[in-house]
Amino acid sequence: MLINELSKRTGITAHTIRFYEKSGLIKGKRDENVKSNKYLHYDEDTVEKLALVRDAKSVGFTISEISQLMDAWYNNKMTVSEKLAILEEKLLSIDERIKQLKEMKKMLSQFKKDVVEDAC
Amino acid sequence: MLINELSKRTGITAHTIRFYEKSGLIKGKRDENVKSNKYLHYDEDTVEKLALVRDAKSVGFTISEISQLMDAWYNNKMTVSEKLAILEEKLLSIDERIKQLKEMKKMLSQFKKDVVEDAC
DNA sequence: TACAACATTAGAGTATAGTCTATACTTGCA
DNA sequence: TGCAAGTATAGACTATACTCTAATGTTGTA
Repeated sequence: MLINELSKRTGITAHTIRFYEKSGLIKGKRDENVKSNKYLHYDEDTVEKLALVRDAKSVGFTISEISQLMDAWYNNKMTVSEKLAILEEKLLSIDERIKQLKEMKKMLSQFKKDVVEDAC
Repeated sequence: MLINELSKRTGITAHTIRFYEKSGLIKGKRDENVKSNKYLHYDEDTVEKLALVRDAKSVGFTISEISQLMDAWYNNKMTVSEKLAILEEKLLSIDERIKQLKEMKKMLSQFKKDVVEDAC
Protein backbone atom coordinates (compact mmCIF):
# COMPACT_ATOMS: atom_id res chain seq x y z
CA MET A 1 0.00 0.00 0.00
CA LEU A 2 1.05 3.61 -0.48
CA ILE A 3 1.48 6.21 2.23
CA ASN A 4 -2.06 7.51 2.06
CA GLU A 5 -3.58 4.13 2.71
CA LEU A 6 -1.08 3.45 5.48
CA SER A 7 -2.07 6.75 7.02
CA LYS A 8 -5.75 5.83 6.91
CA ARG A 9 -5.09 2.37 8.31
CA THR A 10 -3.07 3.68 11.25
CA GLY A 11 -4.57 7.08 11.91
CA ILE A 12 -1.09 8.59 11.65
CA THR A 13 -0.64 11.46 9.22
CA ALA A 14 1.49 11.01 6.11
CA HIS A 15 3.76 13.76 7.42
CA THR A 16 4.40 11.90 10.64
CA ILE A 17 4.83 8.61 8.80
CA ARG A 18 7.53 10.23 6.67
CA PHE A 19 9.09 11.57 9.83
CA TYR A 20 9.14 8.05 11.27
CA GLU A 21 10.63 6.75 8.05
CA LYS A 22 13.41 9.33 8.26
CA SER A 23 13.92 8.36 11.90
CA GLY A 24 14.41 4.77 10.82
CA LEU A 25 11.35 3.30 12.54
CA ILE A 26 9.80 1.99 9.35
CA LYS A 27 10.98 1.28 5.86
CA GLY A 28 8.97 1.47 2.66
CA LYS A 29 10.12 -0.26 -0.52
CA ARG A 30 10.29 1.07 -4.06
CA ASP A 31 8.89 -1.12 -6.80
CA GLU A 32 11.91 -2.05 -8.89
CA ASN A 33 9.78 -2.63 -11.96
CA VAL A 34 8.53 0.94 -11.93
CA LYS A 35 11.05 3.55 -12.96
CA SER A 36 8.70 6.46 -13.44
CA ASN A 37 8.19 7.32 -9.78
CA LYS A 38 9.74 6.98 -6.33
CA TYR A 39 6.60 5.89 -4.54
CA LEU A 40 7.24 3.92 -1.39
CA HIS A 41 5.18 0.80 -0.72
CA TYR A 42 4.34 -0.45 2.75
CA ASP A 43 3.29 -3.91 3.91
CA GLU A 44 1.14 -5.26 6.75
CA ASP A 45 4.17 -5.45 8.99
CA THR A 46 4.44 -1.68 8.81
CA VAL A 47 0.85 -1.29 9.99
CA GLU A 48 1.76 -3.48 12.95
CA LYS A 49 4.92 -1.55 13.59
CA LEU A 50 3.10 1.76 13.64
CA ALA A 51 0.62 0.36 16.15
CA LEU A 52 3.57 -0.61 18.32
CA VAL A 53 5.02 2.86 17.88
CA ARG A 54 1.80 4.40 19.07
CA ASP A 55 1.54 2.14 22.09
CA ALA A 56 5.16 2.61 23.03
CA LYS A 57 4.91 6.35 22.64
CA SER A 58 1.84 6.48 24.83
CA VAL A 59 3.74 4.88 27.69
CA GLY A 60 6.54 7.39 27.30
CA PHE A 61 9.16 5.62 25.23
CA THR A 62 11.24 7.91 23.04
CA ILE A 63 11.71 7.30 19.35
CA SER A 64 15.21 6.04 19.92
CA GLU A 65 13.95 3.56 22.51
CA ILE A 66 11.20 2.45 20.18
CA SER A 67 13.81 2.09 17.48
CA GLN A 68 15.73 -0.27 19.75
CA LEU A 69 12.61 -2.27 20.47
CA MET A 70 11.84 -2.53 16.77
CA ASP A 71 15.31 -3.84 16.18
CA ALA A 72 14.87 -6.42 18.90
CA TRP A 73 11.61 -7.44 17.31
CA TYR A 74 12.26 -7.33 13.61
CA ASN A 75 15.99 -7.14 13.00
CA ASN A 76 17.40 -10.52 12.16
CA LYS A 77 20.96 -9.33 12.50
CA MET A 78 20.64 -9.25 16.28
CA THR A 79 21.46 -12.28 18.37
CA VAL A 80 18.86 -13.75 20.70
CA SER A 81 20.76 -12.58 23.76
CA GLU A 82 21.04 -9.04 22.41
CA LYS A 83 17.30 -9.02 21.82
CA LEU A 84 16.61 -10.37 25.28
CA ALA A 85 18.89 -7.78 26.86
CA ILE A 86 16.95 -4.94 25.26
CA LEU A 87 13.61 -6.46 26.23
CA GLU A 88 14.76 -7.05 29.80
CA GLU A 89 15.91 -3.47 30.09
CA LYS A 90 12.62 -2.09 28.79
CA LEU A 91 10.67 -4.37 31.11
CA LEU A 92 12.69 -3.12 34.07
CA SER A 93 12.14 0.48 33.08
CA ILE A 94 8.40 -0.19 32.84
CA ASP A 95 8.39 -1.66 36.34
CA GLU A 96 10.26 1.37 37.59
CA ARG A 97 7.72 3.69 35.98
CA ILE A 98 4.82 1.77 37.44
CA LYS A 99 6.46 2.04 40.85
CA GLN A 100 6.88 5.78 40.51
CA LEU A 101 3.33 6.21 39.29
CA LYS A 102 2.04 4.29 42.30
CA GLU A 103 4.05 6.53 44.61
CA MET A 104 2.68 9.62 42.90
CA LYS A 105 -0.79 8.14 43.24
CA LYS A 106 -0.30 7.70 46.97
CA MET A 107 0.96 11.24 47.24
CA LEU A 108 -2.00 12.71 45.38
CA SER A 109 -4.46 10.62 47.37
CA GLN A 110 -2.98 11.84 50.63
CA PHE A 111 -3.08 15.30 49.23
CA LYS A 112 -6.74 14.90 48.43
CA LYS A 113 -7.43 13.86 51.99
CA ASP A 114 -5.54 16.91 53.24
CA VAL A 115 -7.60 19.20 51.03
CA VAL A 116 -10.86 17.68 52.29
CA GLU A 117 -9.77 17.82 55.92
CA ASP A 118 -8.58 21.40 55.62
CA ALA A 119 -12.04 22.27 54.37
CA CYS A 120 -13.62 21.01 57.59
CA MET B 1 18.31 30.86 51.06
CA LEU B 2 19.66 32.10 47.75
CA ILE B 3 19.55 30.27 44.45
CA ASN B 4 22.89 28.57 44.85
CA GLU B 5 21.92 26.95 48.12
CA LEU B 6 18.54 25.97 46.73
CA SER B 7 20.35 24.38 43.82
CA LYS B 8 22.60 22.39 46.17
CA ARG B 9 19.69 21.34 48.35
CA THR B 10 17.62 20.09 45.41
CA GLY B 11 20.23 18.95 42.93
CA ILE B 12 18.61 21.16 40.31
CA THR B 13 20.86 23.64 38.53
CA ALA B 14 20.40 27.38 39.09
CA HIS B 15 19.64 27.71 35.38
CA THR B 16 16.80 25.24 35.60
CA ILE B 17 15.53 26.79 38.83
CA ARG B 18 15.35 30.16 37.08
CA PHE B 19 13.55 28.46 34.21
CA TYR B 20 11.03 27.03 36.68
CA GLU B 21 10.64 30.46 38.25
CA LYS B 22 9.90 31.97 34.85
CA SER B 23 7.45 29.15 34.20
CA GLY B 24 5.65 30.05 37.41
CA LEU B 25 6.36 26.84 39.31
CA ILE B 26 8.16 28.56 42.17
CA LYS B 27 8.43 32.10 43.46
CA GLY B 28 11.40 33.66 45.25
CA LYS B 29 11.01 36.82 47.32
CA ARG B 30 13.12 39.96 47.34
CA ASP B 31 14.18 41.32 50.72
CA GLU B 32 12.39 44.64 50.97
CA ASN B 33 14.97 46.02 53.37
CA VAL B 34 17.74 45.54 50.85
CA LYS B 35 17.72 47.97 47.95
CA SER B 36 21.20 47.29 46.62
CA ASN B 37 20.44 44.01 44.87
CA LYS B 38 17.66 41.98 43.32
CA TYR B 39 18.59 38.68 44.92
CA LEU B 40 15.71 36.28 45.27
CA HIS B 41 15.27 34.35 48.51
CA TYR B 42 13.71 30.93 48.73
CA ASP B 43 12.13 29.12 51.69
CA GLU B 44 11.75 25.50 52.75
CA ASP B 45 8.46 25.27 50.90
CA THR B 46 10.34 25.85 47.67
CA VAL B 47 12.64 22.92 48.42
CA GLU B 48 9.54 20.79 48.88
CA LYS B 49 7.97 22.13 45.71
CA LEU B 50 11.04 21.32 43.67
CA ALA B 51 11.02 17.77 45.04
CA LEU B 52 7.43 17.50 43.87
CA VAL B 53 8.42 18.91 40.49
CA ARG B 54 11.08 16.26 40.14
CA ASP B 55 8.75 13.43 41.11
CA ALA B 56 5.96 14.67 38.89
CA LYS B 57 8.34 15.11 35.97
CA SER B 58 9.68 11.61 36.40
CA VAL B 59 6.21 10.15 35.95
CA GLY B 60 5.71 12.18 32.81
CA PHE B 61 3.73 15.21 33.90
CA THR B 62 4.40 18.32 31.86
CA ILE B 63 5.32 21.63 33.45
CA SER B 64 1.85 22.96 32.85
CA GLU B 65 0.32 19.95 34.57
CA ILE B 66 2.71 20.32 37.47
CA SER B 67 1.78 23.96 37.60
CA GLN B 68 -1.86 22.95 37.98
CA LEU B 69 -0.98 20.50 40.72
CA MET B 70 1.04 23.14 42.55
CA ASP B 71 -1.94 25.44 42.39
CA ALA B 72 -4.18 22.76 43.78
CA TRP B 73 -1.67 22.24 46.54
CA TYR B 74 -0.50 25.69 47.47
CA ASN B 75 -2.84 28.24 45.95
CA ASN B 76 -5.35 29.47 48.47
CA LYS B 77 -7.44 31.21 45.86
CA MET B 78 -8.77 27.89 44.61
CA THR B 79 -11.90 26.37 46.06
CA VAL B 80 -11.82 22.91 47.58
CA SER B 81 -13.86 21.47 44.74
CA GLU B 82 -11.60 23.01 42.13
CA LYS B 83 -8.61 21.46 43.88
CA LEU B 84 -10.33 18.09 44.12
CA ALA B 85 -11.25 18.20 40.44
CA ILE B 86 -7.63 18.67 39.45
CA LEU B 87 -6.46 15.94 41.78
CA GLU B 88 -9.12 13.54 40.55
CA GLU B 89 -8.16 14.17 36.98
CA LYS B 90 -4.48 13.55 37.66
CA LEU B 91 -5.28 10.39 39.60
CA LEU B 92 -7.34 9.11 36.69
CA SER B 93 -4.56 9.87 34.23
CA ILE B 94 -2.12 8.01 36.46
CA ASP B 95 -4.39 4.96 36.50
CA GLU B 96 -4.63 5.14 32.73
CA ARG B 97 -0.86 5.27 32.43
CA ILE B 98 -0.42 2.33 34.77
CA LYS B 99 -2.92 0.38 32.68
CA GLN B 100 -1.05 1.15 29.48
CA LEU B 101 2.28 0.28 31.06
CA LYS B 102 0.91 -3.08 32.17
CA GLU B 103 -0.31 -3.78 28.66
CA MET B 104 3.07 -2.88 27.26
CA LYS B 105 4.65 -5.15 29.84
CA LYS B 106 2.48 -8.04 28.72
CA MET B 107 3.37 -7.33 25.13
CA LEU B 108 7.11 -7.27 25.80
CA SER B 109 6.92 -10.42 27.91
CA GLN B 110 5.13 -12.27 25.14
CA PHE B 111 7.68 -10.90 22.77
CA LYS B 112 10.45 -12.24 24.95
CA LYS B 113 8.87 -15.69 24.86
CA ASP B 114 8.63 -15.51 21.09
CA VAL B 115 12.30 -14.63 20.81
CA VAL B 116 13.31 -17.53 23.04
CA GLU B 117 11.05 -19.98 21.21
CA ASP B 118 12.27 -18.83 17.82
CA ALA B 119 15.77 -19.61 18.99
CA CYS B 120 14.90 -23.26 19.64
C1' DT C 1 40.37 47.91 47.90
C1' DA C 2 40.97 44.19 44.72
C1' DC C 3 38.88 40.20 43.23
C1' DA C 4 36.71 35.75 43.33
C1' DA C 5 32.28 34.05 43.88
C1' DC C 6 27.64 34.72 43.32
C1' DA C 7 23.28 36.99 41.32
C1' DT C 8 20.31 38.82 37.47
C1' DT C 9 18.60 39.39 32.77
C1' DA C 10 18.13 38.80 28.00
C1' DG C 11 18.56 36.06 24.66
C1' DA C 12 20.75 32.32 21.93
C1' DG C 13 21.30 27.32 21.37
C1' DT C 14 19.99 22.23 21.86
C1' DA C 15 17.20 18.07 21.68
C1' DT C 16 12.94 15.74 20.85
C1' DA C 17 8.97 15.09 18.25
C1' DG C 18 6.46 16.46 15.33
C1' DT C 19 3.76 19.77 11.81
C1' DC C 20 3.45 22.42 7.80
C1' DT C 21 4.70 24.69 3.36
C1' DA C 22 6.49 24.96 -1.12
C1' DT C 23 7.94 22.90 -5.15
C1' DA C 24 7.84 19.52 -8.42
C1' DC C 25 6.60 15.24 -10.35
C1' DT C 26 3.22 11.20 -11.29
C1' DT C 27 -1.08 8.89 -11.74
C1' DG C 28 -5.70 7.97 -12.85
C1' DC C 29 -9.98 9.35 -14.60
C1' DA C 30 -13.49 12.23 -17.28
C1' DT D 1 -5.54 15.83 -22.92
C1' DG D 2 -6.69 18.25 -18.76
C1' DC D 3 -6.71 18.23 -14.06
C1' DA D 4 -7.57 16.76 -9.41
C1' DA D 5 -5.48 13.82 -6.24
C1' DG D 6 -1.55 11.57 -4.66
C1' DT D 7 3.66 11.37 -3.79
C1' DA D 8 8.51 12.99 -2.71
C1' DT D 9 11.90 16.15 -0.83
C1' DA D 10 13.86 19.97 1.42
C1' DG D 11 13.48 22.89 4.65
C1' DA D 12 10.99 26.15 7.71
C1' DC D 13 8.22 26.35 11.86
C1' DT D 14 6.26 24.98 16.53
C1' DA D 15 6.14 23.41 21.30
C1' DT D 16 8.34 21.63 25.35
C1' DA D 17 11.95 21.66 28.45
C1' DC D 18 15.84 22.78 29.26
C1' DT D 19 21.02 24.58 28.89
C1' DC D 20 24.32 27.91 28.12
C1' DT D 21 26.51 32.49 27.20
C1' DA D 22 27.32 37.24 27.75
C1' DA D 23 26.91 41.35 29.97
C1' DT D 24 26.45 43.55 34.17
C1' DG D 25 26.05 44.25 38.91
C1' DT D 26 26.78 42.78 44.18
C1' DT D 27 28.94 40.70 48.12
C1' DG D 28 32.31 39.07 51.16
C1' DT D 29 36.97 38.22 52.27
C1' DA D 30 42.14 38.51 52.10
